[in-house]
Amino acid sequence: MDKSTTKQRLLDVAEKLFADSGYHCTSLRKITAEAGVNLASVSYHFGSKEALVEAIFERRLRPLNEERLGRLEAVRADAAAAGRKPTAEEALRAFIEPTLRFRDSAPGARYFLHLIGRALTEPDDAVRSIFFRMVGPLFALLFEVLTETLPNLSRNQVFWRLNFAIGAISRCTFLPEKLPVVPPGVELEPSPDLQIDMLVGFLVAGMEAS
Amino acid sequence: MDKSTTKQRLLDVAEKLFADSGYHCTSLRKITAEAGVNLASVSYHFGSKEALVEAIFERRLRPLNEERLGRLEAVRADAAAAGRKPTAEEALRAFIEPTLRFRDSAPGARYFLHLIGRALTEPDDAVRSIFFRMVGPLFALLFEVLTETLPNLSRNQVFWRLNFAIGAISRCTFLPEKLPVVPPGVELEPSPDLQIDMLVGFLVAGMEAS
DNA sequence: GTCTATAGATTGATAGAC
DNA sequence: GTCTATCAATCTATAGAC
Repeated sequence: MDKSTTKQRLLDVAEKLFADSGYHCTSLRKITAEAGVNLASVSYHFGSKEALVEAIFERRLRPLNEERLGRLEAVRADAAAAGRKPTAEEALRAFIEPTLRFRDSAPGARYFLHLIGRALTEPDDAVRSIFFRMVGPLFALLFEVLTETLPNLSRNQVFWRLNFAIGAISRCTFLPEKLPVVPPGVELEPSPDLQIDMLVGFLVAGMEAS
Repeated sequence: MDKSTTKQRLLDVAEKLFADSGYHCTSLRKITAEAGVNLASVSYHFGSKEALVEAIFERRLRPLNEERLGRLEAVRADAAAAGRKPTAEEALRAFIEPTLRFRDSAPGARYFLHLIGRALTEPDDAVRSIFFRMVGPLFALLFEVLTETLPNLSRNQVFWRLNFAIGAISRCTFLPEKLPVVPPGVELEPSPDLQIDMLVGFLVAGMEAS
C-alpha cells in the first residue's frame, strides 16, 4: 500500500515517465493512470503540465545545484587560502562527483539524472528554459573557475572545452537502455566512483591539452 | 519562385522544423503550411510522419556515413600498409572532419546536423531507432579502430571514452541559439576548421590519457 | 481534496473529387 | 499529383458535484 500523498506520487511517476519517454510523449493521462490518481489532480496540485515538470526540476535540481556550487566555491577558497590557483581536476571533480553520485542518492534520482541529460537538447523551448535558468549560474561559475585555472587558454577555448565536457558528462547520466547498441564485454552501468574516475581522467587531459 | 518539387520542399522544410522544434512539437500542418504544399501531400509522397523523418535521415546520413566509413577504412589500410597501428588522432579526424565540415556542405545541412545532435537523446523510440540503425555500423567500426589504436585500454575504457567523445562532438552540431546562455566574448559559431582543431586537440588528449 | 464529465483545440491520416 | 473535407483519436485544462 503506497501511503505517499497524491502530490508526491505525481512527482515520482512523472519524473520516471518523462525520463523514459520525454516530455511531449508522456501525457497527463499516462502519468495519473500509473500513479493511480485522478486526472484532475495535476491541475489541482500543480496547475499545468509545465508547472509539474518545473516542480520536478525544482525538487531535485535545487539541492544538487547548491551542493555543486558549494563545492566549487570551496575549491576556489581553499586554493586562495593556500595562495595558488585551483587545478582543473579540483574544479571538474567539484562538479562531477555530486552529479554522478546523485544517481544512487535516492529512489528515482536515476530517472531525474536521465531527464537532465536530455534537458540539454529538449526541443520544447519552455522546458529547456526552465532547465537553463536553473543551471545558468552554476555553469557561469564553473566557467569562471576554469578560466582562472587555465590561464593559457582564451575565453573562447575555455568555453568550448567546457561545452565538450558537458557533452561528455551527459553521456553518463543516461539510463543504459537508452544508449546506442554496444559491443560485448562492456559495463553499461559502472559504479559512480568508477565512472567519475574515467570521466575525470578523460576530461582533465582534454582541458589541459596544449 | 521555388521550382523544386513538392517532395523536395517537404524534405527541406521538415528538416528545418524538426531541427528547430523537435519531432513531436512539429505538426504536419506546420510543415505543409511553411512549404506551401497541401497537407495530404505528406501521405502521398511518404506515407506517414515517421516515414518522412526516415527519408530525411536517409537523404543526408547515408552519404555522410559512407564518407566517414571510407575515411576510417583508409586510415586503417594506410597504417597497415606502413606496418603500424593508426593513431587516435587519425581515427578521430576520420570521423570528425566529415561531420563538422558537413555543416556548410549544402543549404539545410546545418539543420540536419542539429537534428542528429538531438537524435542521440530522442525520446521517441521509433525515431531514435531509425538513427541508431543507421549509425550503428559506423560506431562499431570506430570502436574497433580505437581498440587497436589504444592497446593499453580495456574494451570498457575505450567504449566509455568513445561515448564521452560522442557527447563532446554532439555539442558542436547544435545551432548556436540552442546552446545555454554563454559568457561574453565567445564565438558561438566557429568555422568548421577551428572547431575541428579544438575538438581533436581536446579528444586526442582525453583518449590517450593514462 | 477527489471525482465525473466534458469543453475546446489539435493531431495524423484518409476518402474521394478533380 | 493536388486538393477539400473530414474522421477518429488524442491532448490539456476546467467546471462543478460531492
